[in-house]
Amino acid sequence: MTKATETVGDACEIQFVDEEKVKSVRAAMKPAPAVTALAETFKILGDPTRIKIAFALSKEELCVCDIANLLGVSQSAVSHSLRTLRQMKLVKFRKEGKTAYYSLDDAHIANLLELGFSHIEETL
Amino acid sequence: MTKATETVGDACEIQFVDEEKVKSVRAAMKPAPAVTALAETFKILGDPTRIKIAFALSKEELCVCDIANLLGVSQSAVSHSLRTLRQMKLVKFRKEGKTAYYSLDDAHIANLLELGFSHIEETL
DNA sequence: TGCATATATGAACAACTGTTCATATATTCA
DNA sequence: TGAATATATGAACAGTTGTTCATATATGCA
Repeated sequence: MTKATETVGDACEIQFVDEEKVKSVRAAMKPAPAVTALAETFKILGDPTRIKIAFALSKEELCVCDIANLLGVSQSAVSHSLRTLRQMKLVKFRKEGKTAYYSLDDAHIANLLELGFSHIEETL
Repeated sequence: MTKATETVGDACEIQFVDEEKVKSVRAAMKPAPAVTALAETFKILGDPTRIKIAFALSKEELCVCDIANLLGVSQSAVSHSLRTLRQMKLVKFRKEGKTAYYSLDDAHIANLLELGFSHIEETL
């Protein structure tokens, strides 16, 4: 067994090809909670309905039924989606009588969508 | 039935609260294929393992086993993840003998990760 | 108070996801 | 050629997800 051989847990035995490179990248890695949180944010945005909702809200504050009309999906589906977005603090809402007006909770989200779409538009 | 009442498909009957606003947002919406593609990209990034891989590759070109070591996951899991990333054209690879060296296929991805982490770091 | 409207939510279900295990392919070297 | 190494992949499984349906809550109005 050479110096460059190690085991990771007891999952399997893996050789290092370039241990120095691995060390330097390891030092640059983000802490686990940040990775987890970012993965959750991306997961939330990884759904066409929620992308449409978030993108629409980046243009205008909208109530639940106008969102449902805009997207052509049921009120229930929109409400469930909004709850998911709310739980991840991507959207916020204010209540006016019976009506709930939703808007983006974070300017970063609009930027993420913008950057994402510009990536897609080049790829497509 | 007033002018502001319509049905969407035959799913349910929904009132418009502000039809003009809905119309203007509808005009600004992205085409369905772009939304679908972006949702798929975000979905791919909505997994901690793949985020770690993509982030690591934004720092250095790495082979499969060094990625496995870096993340402490099995070679098989890394290989499956890389295939997913490859299919969405997020990473590319070159082969050198037995070794496959992976790197990001698109500079946008590094930007998306950077922007995403900066969002998370403010939230946290 | 009673009815209509706007939204929220719980249960249930099919569809999908990420990992593991076993195995296949492909390359290098002796 | 045969053994060792690096990676890829198929099957299978538990866990998760998004929608629908039915119903609950809450507000406004007559």
